[in-house]
Amino acid sequence: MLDKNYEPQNFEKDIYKTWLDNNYFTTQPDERESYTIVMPPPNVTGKAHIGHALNNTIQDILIRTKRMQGYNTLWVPGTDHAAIATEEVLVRALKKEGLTKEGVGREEFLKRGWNWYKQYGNIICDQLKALGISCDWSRLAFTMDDNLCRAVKHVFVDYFNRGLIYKGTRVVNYCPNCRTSISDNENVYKEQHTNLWHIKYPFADSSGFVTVATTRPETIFGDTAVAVNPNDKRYKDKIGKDLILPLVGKKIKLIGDEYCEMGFGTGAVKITPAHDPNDYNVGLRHNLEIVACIGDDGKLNENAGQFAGMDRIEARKAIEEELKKQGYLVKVEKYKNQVGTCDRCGTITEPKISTQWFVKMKDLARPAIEAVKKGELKFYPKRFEKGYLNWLENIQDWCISRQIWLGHRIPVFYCGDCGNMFASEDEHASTCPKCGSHKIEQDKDVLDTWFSSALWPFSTLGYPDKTEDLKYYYPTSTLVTAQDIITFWVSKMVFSGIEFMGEIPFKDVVINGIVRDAKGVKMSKHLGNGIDPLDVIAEYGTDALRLSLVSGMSMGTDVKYSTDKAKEAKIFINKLFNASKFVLQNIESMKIENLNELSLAEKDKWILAELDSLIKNVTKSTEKYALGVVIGALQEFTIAKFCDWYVELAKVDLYGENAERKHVVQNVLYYALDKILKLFHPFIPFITEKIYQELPVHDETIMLSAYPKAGEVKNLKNNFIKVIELIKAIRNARSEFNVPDNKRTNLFVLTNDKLAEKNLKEIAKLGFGLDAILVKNEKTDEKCVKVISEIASIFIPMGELVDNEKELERINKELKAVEFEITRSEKMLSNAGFMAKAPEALVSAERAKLEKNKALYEKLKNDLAGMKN
RNA sequence: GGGGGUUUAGCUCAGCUGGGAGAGCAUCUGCCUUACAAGCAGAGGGUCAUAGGUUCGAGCCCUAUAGUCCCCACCA
Repeated sequence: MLDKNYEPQNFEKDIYKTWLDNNYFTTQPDERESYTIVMPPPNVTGKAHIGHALNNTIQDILIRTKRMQGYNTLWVPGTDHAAIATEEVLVRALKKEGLTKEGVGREEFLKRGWNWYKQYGNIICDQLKALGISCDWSRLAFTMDDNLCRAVKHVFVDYFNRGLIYKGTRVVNYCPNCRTSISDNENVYKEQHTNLWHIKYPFADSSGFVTVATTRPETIFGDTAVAVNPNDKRYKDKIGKDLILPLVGKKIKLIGDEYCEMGFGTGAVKITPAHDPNDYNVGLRHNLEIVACIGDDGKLNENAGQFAGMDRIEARKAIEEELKKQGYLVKVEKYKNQVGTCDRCGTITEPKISTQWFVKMKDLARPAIEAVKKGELKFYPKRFEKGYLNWLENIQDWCISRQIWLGHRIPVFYCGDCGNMFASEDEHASTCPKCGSHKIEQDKDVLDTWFSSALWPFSTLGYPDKTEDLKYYYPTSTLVTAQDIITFWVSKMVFSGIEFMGEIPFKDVVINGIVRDAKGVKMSKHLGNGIDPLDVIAEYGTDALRLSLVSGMSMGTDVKYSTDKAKEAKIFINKLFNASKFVLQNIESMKIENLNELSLAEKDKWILAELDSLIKNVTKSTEKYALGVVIGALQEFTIAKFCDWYVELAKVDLYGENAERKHVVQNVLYYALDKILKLFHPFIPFITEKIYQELPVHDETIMLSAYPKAGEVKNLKNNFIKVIELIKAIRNARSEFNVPDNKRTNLFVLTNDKLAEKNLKEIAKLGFGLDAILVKNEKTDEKCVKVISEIASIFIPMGELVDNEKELERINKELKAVEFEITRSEKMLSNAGFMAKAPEALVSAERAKLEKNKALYEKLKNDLAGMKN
């Protein structure tokens, strides 16, 4: 028996445990067609936020649907080692103990790293489990697992030996706080209010000066030239002359380079090759000296003379003072610009010259571009293809080295004797393949975490071994992720998959929106506007959380979320719960039969036909990942069709004397409820399982039951909608005369239509009547309100409530409306363009409408004539 | 600077190959009718941002404009 009230907290956890205990989520290759998803791995030490809830709910809906549809479904869960974030946490922990990472050494540090992962790892998995997701936990993967490490090394060595990985000097973004280089993606630009310092650079021959403007006066100590545009008349003939670098006193050249825009600023720009990527390129062109003046700690170095040791930003004020004192400062103006900051800690990053490892991207990107252009790889919605393509078409080489300790260490070794550099999958490589020396040292850097996540769709299935799993499950089917990592991650998986598996890693990429707060602001720890999914679950239940996240959702569009939505979702689930309770109470001890063998009434056919079209709609929309549409259709059917109409109509027979009718209606109720539960299961798995277990006949679990198919019950053509229209007309009339719902009278029905005759009890019950009585003639012995519909005229005796004037007005209003409809139809049908070009179905539907309205018009007209007499 | 989203009822949003403007919440009216008052029945409320265009027909397609949000690149 179901409880009296819907209280999800009472059963959700138990049901999940049952599913786990029965291994319903685990799978092995077999003869069925596969449907596979790999989960975007959350950070192992992270906390599940509402975005994870949305992302995983969508994946679970897809997996559960496909599982019920008979596919062999695999959903691989996993976590990411998030090296930089974790390293930061560890370093902070060490600091508390008065230690440093250099102090304890690399080996000890890594040991602490693993302990950390062991202790705090997979907390997030437990949180995800609360979402009810049906991934195969027995395959839980971690980007630092032995096998994934092997995959990383294998891929690296392969790239290396083919010359696709190289060591190069570049200006990269460096975070002085995290003490590592970061990728362009991790370098986020933020607006800052700062100053523009105008500084005089005098010519060495005392023939005047050039004024440059800069936002970073602290880099003056690294200046090795000043550039002007070669076409700039003001400076044209001065190019090549020497300038005196203020505060330093050394000579630097005035050079001409197109990089300097003529109309911008003062028309002259100082060149600091060591601390600016553009300046570095200018430096290469002009063979300039490279002088670094900012150290890895973000402090000015010995080249900054008296300012050495000061923080680069804090030094600005002092430098300004000194420039002023020495007469070099022209002016300081307020200035607004964008400055790069570290995505992780917010520190202003410094462009820094350094030696890093890179992957050559041009050739790898090409097939990843082709895959989308040929339509093998599809984005949902399609518009996200553009960003993906644009990024790959303008691809830069990928900087994969990071100056931290945690993570996949670069498998490159250096020979201390012959200087040979080689890559090896053997992490204990001890012999130089060139000279046989044992003086081997491994590269100090580790790989960008995206390097390992790029292999995720196949490394989690056993790569580099050629496993059965890989053969069966790869390529996977659908990837569900957020748009902000399309370039970081999706593109990298695509080219990696093509490169190492020979096939794209997934066919469909579904982009889910970002969850924002009620005001549309992105949720963040910093702002404290985040909603903890676990809190929502505690208050409203997992099903309500899931339903609220995807209802009304349109793929790729951000969702504004507040707990009001969970409240609404819970109210709906409560409705479903109550309707189910009603059905269950009324089908006890019934005999279940095939509906095709029963004699179905019009109303039975009507609800079954509606159910059929619902199934078609839901199946089609799920294929297109339009989950918000699916929810809408399911809820509309459940409330507006099943509960509001069929359940009420069914009561006529459930409480009536006709045993055969009762039997049929019971079977229809059971059949419809069974289908509703199954269609809803992927979205709200717990309550549907709970109710399903109460059905008189059911499988072991709804999870593994067959997904509904349209067309099971034949011959569902019916006209019951006309009865519904009649009942609605009765309700309208009552309402217009302000008849309270509890005031009931008999309804007198004048009709020659079998449909109306057969549904008298239904008309009475739903039309707030005591009874519906057939009459042969117009009812004239009592004051009545007359309701005219296509299949019948209804007389509602209302005595003193009837107001002739008002009644006349009402019928006239109706007449006008019908008249309008007739004119409209006639206009359309006499439009030559419409008749020639509109589809046939539309034209004939319009004709039918016209006929129907004409008949109705006549009836109303007669009625009006009668009343006036 | 380049690209994209979005603009529909008071609020949050659907409206997926162009064929009579929808839902939920909120508001108003009536009702505790034996599944549900977390409910039921009824109602009001929209120049579908603006201006053009294509079409027999436009919320939907095209062009411009405006508001708003985001992404990419980054200029001293």
